[in-house]
Amino acid sequence: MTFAQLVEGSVHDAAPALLGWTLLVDGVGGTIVEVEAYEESDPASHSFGGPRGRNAVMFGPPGHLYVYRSYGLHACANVVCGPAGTGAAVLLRALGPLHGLERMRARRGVEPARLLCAGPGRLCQALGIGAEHDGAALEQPPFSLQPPSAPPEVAATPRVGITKAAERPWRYVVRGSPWLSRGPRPA
DNA sequence: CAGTGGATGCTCT
DNA sequence: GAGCATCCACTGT
Repeated sequence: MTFAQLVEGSVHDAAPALLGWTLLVDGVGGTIVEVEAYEESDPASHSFGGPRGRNAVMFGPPGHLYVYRSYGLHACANVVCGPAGTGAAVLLRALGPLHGLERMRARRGVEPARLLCAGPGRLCQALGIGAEHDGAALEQPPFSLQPPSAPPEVAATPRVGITKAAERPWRYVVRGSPWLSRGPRPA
């Protein structure tokens, strides 16, 4: 399964399948361990209600980045998924840091490795992802992706930090990973 | 540990 | 003017 094939499928298949992939930005990054799925019919999604303003990228081709600013301060990165125009995306919530740890620390400040990429805002800060990457293709530099050597064991849980449709179990994590944005780990 | 509140900017009403 | 897919520092046990 190539990355392009993966992201053009249903977001509910693509989200868990993205776990275990290694994402690098200019050589800095790690293994995806936590994601959330969003789709157009989902009241919690930025694409809810159709293409407008900032969400235009979500209705473009899959495999591109949708980057938005949260609470005025933090950038958050999504992978556009599904057939082009369907308004679905996968929010990247946590990575296991593998490469460029010193550059991550320089961007984030001195921190335990545990907190470098544990959360959508932290992950973007550590990898240097910002609004200038909104709409960028993930299969082009400075981005690179490598498939997992073996598929990780996946658990589904409710999504984090939203008020609408909060009960939908569309957060997917690598079971037992020490790098998740919040514990305790799901059973 | 858990719980609280401030920072900060963009979109939509 | 309200609300937000967040993070951090601070408080009290």
